[in-house]
Amino acid sequence: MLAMDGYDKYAHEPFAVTVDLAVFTLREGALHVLLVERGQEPYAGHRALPGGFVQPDESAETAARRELAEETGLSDVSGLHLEQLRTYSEPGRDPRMRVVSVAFAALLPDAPEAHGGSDAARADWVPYGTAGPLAFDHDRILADAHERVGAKLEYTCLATAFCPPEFTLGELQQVYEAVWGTPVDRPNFRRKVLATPGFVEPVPGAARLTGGRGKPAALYRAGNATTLHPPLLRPTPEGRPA
Amino acid sequence: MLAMDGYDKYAHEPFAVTVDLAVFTLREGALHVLLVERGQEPYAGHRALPGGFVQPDESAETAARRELAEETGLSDVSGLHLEQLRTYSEPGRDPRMRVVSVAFAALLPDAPEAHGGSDAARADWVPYGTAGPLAFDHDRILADAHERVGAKLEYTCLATAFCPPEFTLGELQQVYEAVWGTPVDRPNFRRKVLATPGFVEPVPGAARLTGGRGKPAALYRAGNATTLHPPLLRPTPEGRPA
DNA sequence: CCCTTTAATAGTCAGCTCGACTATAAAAGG
DNA sequence: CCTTTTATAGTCGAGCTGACTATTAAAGGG
Repeated sequence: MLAMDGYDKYAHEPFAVTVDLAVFTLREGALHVLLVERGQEPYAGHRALPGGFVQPDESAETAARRELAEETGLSDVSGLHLEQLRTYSEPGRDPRMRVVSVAFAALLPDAPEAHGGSDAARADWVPYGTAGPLAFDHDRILADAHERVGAKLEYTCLATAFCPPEFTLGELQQVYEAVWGTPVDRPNFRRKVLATPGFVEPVPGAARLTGGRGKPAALYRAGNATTLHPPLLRPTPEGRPA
Repeated sequence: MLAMDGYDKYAHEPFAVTVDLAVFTLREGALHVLLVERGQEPYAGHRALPGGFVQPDESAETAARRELAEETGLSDVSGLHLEQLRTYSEPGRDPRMRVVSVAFAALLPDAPEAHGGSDAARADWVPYGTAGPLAFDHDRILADAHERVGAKLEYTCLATAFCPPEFTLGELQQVYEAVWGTPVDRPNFRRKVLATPGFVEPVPGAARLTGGRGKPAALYRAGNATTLHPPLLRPTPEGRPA
């Protein structure tokens, strides 16, 4: 607290503060991440997480949401789930200068082809796990984000953030399977979801949706519950969970 | 990513980056927090979380551990649990300048009277909840830290970080009760702890500790497990968990 | 020296949840 | 019409949990 009491005493180079975004969505049942391609050194030609500098009048959260709108091309990102992950501040993480980056995870229901509009942001949806090594420490950030999202599916109702306003239980189950990378037993899944008050609520108009062959599925909307008690644990292949 | 590709193009004031620490310990069964008293404006006379600037060659984690050592007066803080909470970056959070603060939570087993050694750091252990309004946004940070620690007790073996190397199950239970603020059923608690492989392991020398009246309790050490599956949920007074 | 108090440890029992299934219903396609 | 496909319904036993009761081993006071 010495330094805190005497601001004029400290002598150090300033920090640049950025936000980095791990934006996830589901496309055809597979988890995808939004990545940009770097045109300049360092890491020219590598992919990277979208992000940018925090402006003087912004909080990191505000900057993250602004970047999210810019990179996805979506006009309204106000309802999207955006969550601070953690801050990466290793001295050598950017070879050019001292950059402290606040990382966020975001979830999108549908996947519009990115790099929308006129700005030069070139972002693409890439299936999770298929992008080569990313620039800077972005592999680590992305892995942390994936782990966080997977964990939050267990004890929150976050999964509906991946779904359109109306969805079937099968689609909701696909969210879990895509993020966790493991199959989920269908009858047990619907029992758990339907037994949790406020997780989903049926669309009353006896609505149903069809796109494939089988029996049409009932439609549901996201409820107002946020947490899951008890949690919906992902299957562990055996032994101690990580 | 525009700005990321052209560092020389950005023009903005630099940010100061600090760490703030919410350091918890148990004293006589009650949860305490380490707080410093501010001598200068703003918030002169208010208490605040210990913290300080991140130096140019440090990561936030390194800075946090350095501050932890300085403020507690402990010579060895390498084994202590230190965990990044989140980053607070609202533009107006410090009236003097633009400060982005990375918050950490730390857990101490015993509670040496702080402000040790010769340095001017004056830190005191204050029972949690009894300190008036804190400086800056530190009330919010402290509340977030408390919530995080309480949540992690549910699904990790973190509670042993509050205990000395050897402890009784009663002491371990006190950790849960102090952090959660609710009583815990003793037989059920020990059944759960003992049934979780790797949570605690008995000290083989039939050791026992006594300080009070009743039957002496067996001593245990922390095991090597880190997570709790299934979790040890804190009692909910009824209804939806927050 | 006994008896009360205090705290640790052991054990019981019903209810709930979960994983692993099997069975039925309702559509599409040939 | 029959097969395939997918949604939905139901069954059964194991395991965990919450709410208890009982026993054991010490300290302290009369």
